[in-house]
Amino acid sequence: MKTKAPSERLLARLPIYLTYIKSLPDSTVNISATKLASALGYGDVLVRKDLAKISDGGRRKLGYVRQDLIRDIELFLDYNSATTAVIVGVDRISLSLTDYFYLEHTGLNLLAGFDLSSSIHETEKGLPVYAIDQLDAYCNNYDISIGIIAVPKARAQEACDRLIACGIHAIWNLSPAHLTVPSHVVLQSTNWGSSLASLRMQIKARTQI
Amino acid sequence: MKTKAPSERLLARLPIYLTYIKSLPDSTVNISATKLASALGYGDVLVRKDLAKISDGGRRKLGYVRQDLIRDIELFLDYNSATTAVIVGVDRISLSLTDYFYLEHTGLNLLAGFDLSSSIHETEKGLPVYAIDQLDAYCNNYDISIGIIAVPKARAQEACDRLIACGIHAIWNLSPAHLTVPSHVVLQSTNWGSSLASLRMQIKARTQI
DNA sequence: TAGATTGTTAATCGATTAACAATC
DNA sequence: TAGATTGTTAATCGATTAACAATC
Repeated sequence: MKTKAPSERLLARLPIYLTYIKSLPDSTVNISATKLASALGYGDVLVRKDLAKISDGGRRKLGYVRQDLIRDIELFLDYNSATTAVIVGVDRISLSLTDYFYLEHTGLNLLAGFDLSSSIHETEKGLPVYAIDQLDAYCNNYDISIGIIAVPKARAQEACDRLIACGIHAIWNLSPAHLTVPSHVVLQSTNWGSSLASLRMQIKARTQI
Repeated sequence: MKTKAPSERLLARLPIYLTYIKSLPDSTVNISATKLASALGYGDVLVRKDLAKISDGGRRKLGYVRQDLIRDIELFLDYNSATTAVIVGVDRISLSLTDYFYLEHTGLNLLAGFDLSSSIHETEKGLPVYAIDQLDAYCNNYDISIGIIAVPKARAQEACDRLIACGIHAIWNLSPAHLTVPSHVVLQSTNWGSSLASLRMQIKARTQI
């Protein structure tokens, strides 16, 4: 018996649902697929089908129990079982990212940061930061599944190669560089340009009406 | 005569193509849709159709002229006509973002940053930073089309309302908060959770084989 | 010529939406 | 009951892929 892998689209929507549902006032007990859909600008049947995939159903007339739905989405997205990660490049974006991981519980367990610093120190959020030379030794002691890249464009490929050389099989690329990885490694790149392009087209469409 | 609006998907792919094409060594004169596709993991017909939409064609046997293709994609994405923007929240992510805008020429003209600072200063990249009180006056003097939100979650809605009150009609939300905007305002939110969920599912799929 | 490529038309696939029955 | 909702089946739509002709 194999469950079909969830679609990329569904995986993108679920965290958005989650953010919205969590943003509701604490007094909210129930949330219907219909309301969720209209708040986020999706079709109601789409949301209903999505929710059907990840939970065991709501109550007619009432909708879903908010806390149960949060739990079910988090369960589906594996937010409860931690995935270990290290980040290369500790400044700016990575700090803001650690904020995010500490505040939202996404199941990402960020263990350490590595950068050009010569001495071990800690960020305000308690993330230990080591010199990049120590990456290899560190990865031998801990089982790391995701390597996050947050260095400037020019050094991104080098950082990527280094992480892979340490035995890491999954790269999350937050730099604006194009990266090449061997076929046994999973790569997910974020691209600000895509999001911006979409926004600008929406603006253009509005002003042309 | 109205040209149909480009699809969301196409808009997401074009910046990815661009990043890759630009990353090629300077000596590369031609690039074929076929090679572009296999380098990025897309189907070749898909890429060929995309390119057909934004350029006036390649040469059989040779493919596209690299520089022409870069120019055509940038033209299509309006990277040449500047869109003005201000950013609320100047730290971490915003600094890394300004790096991005200065290095890549995406057509976003980031004019100023606003935060809680009491005195006017400049970032290392030359972005002037003002106290948040001055936002309103600033927007009266300059025509700003995009307001970028890079403040912590708890203050994101407030920042958003403030930008809208200043007459800005487009919001780019880089915070992990859910935002509500009136219907005349365009909102684009980025969600790290979506990208991370996708990566984790890929890892899961790999390890289960 | 042979091979690599473009570009187009038709087929497929998957995601979204419409319609509607069920029910609390 | 009436209305708001879930959940399902069928229809539609759009995006991707397959097949193939054209050509440098």
